[in-house]
Amino acid sequence: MALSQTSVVDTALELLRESGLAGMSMRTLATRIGVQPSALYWHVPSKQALLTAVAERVLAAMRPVEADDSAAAELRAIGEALRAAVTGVPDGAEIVALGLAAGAVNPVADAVEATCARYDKVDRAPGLTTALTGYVIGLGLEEQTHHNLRTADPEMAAVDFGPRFGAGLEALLAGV
Amino acid sequence: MALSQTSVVDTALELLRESGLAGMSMRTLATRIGVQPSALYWHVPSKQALLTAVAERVLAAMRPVEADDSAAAELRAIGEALRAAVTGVPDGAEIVALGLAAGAVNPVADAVEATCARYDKVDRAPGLTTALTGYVIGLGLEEQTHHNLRTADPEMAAVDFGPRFGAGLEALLAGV
DNA sequence: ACCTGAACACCGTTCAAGT
DNA sequence: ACCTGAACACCGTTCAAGT
Repeated sequence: MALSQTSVVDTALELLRESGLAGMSMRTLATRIGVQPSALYWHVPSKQALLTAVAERVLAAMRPVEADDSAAAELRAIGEALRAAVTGVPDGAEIVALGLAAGAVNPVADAVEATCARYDKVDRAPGLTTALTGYVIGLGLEEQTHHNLRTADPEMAAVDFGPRFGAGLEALLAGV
Repeated sequence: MALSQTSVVDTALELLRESGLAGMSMRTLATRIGVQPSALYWHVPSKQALLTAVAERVLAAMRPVEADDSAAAELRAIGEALRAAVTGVPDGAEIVALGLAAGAVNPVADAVEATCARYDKVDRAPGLTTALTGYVIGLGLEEQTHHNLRTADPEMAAVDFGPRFGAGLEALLAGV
């Protein structure tokens, strides 16, 4: 079986799950595949492009959110689904931020629009999409960076970001 | 004048403003100071620690927010002030995320608490701090990553994040 | 078309040795 | 106490050459 763009991304994701971004160099990736590092550049233009493709996979793993009995409940579920996808892979926040910056489609946009349409608030969709996405990526980045610092220095105190995420999400949905 | 921890951070910040994180290696930093790279390690334990110190400077540059005639107006000003500080330096979002993850004090927390106290909503302060900080860092990261991609590839379309930030902030403050 | 081999121009960090 | 010199163990990427 010949090497392909898809299989390179597969292996990259595999390596990412095992050891995060730090363990996912073009060289370790090549070694895992059993090829010279330079061979990768036949299938992928750059590491950045590779990471963008990985980001698209991570975003595609976001589970769809079904209708609920309030707009807030649906938006909360969307935020939680994005968080699950992003924190489901080491350094997911950083990678997804790169992907979105590179122009990857944000599944949150469609989900939020569907919800807003159901509750007659279509005009609020863009702002809510930006708020929700930015919040999940931002807190996810802090959390995963904290995790990386902690594995480098076990003296560091652990922090549970779960409750903080929940409280921040409630605040975002409640407004002021 | 002998080298010091403070002067190393000064020069690091200077280099950061000129060329971002990509241009701020321990080697370029040493060259700028006129010393061998290894000399830096007498004044700073690691690059990570150096970046954390830089993050503290960036956060300290956040201008204080004065009392206004509504809680929403004050919180909006706090979000805008954090954004100004973070996007005021290249790759500021990434650096500040590292700093916060490392335990840097978040000036937003005090500001939000003061506002909430003024409007009898002290219990809402933690959630609002998390939401506001996460949102500003998350969108800032996307924006600055987009900027970096664009300087690497001038074919890429420009995106104005200003209005998007405003809309997201309004959505966050308005709730649903 | 697809891959190897070898190189280019970098990294962060350590550590003996100098002053 | 503070810095140099030299090395260690890495990076991403390019490109001629092979098949």
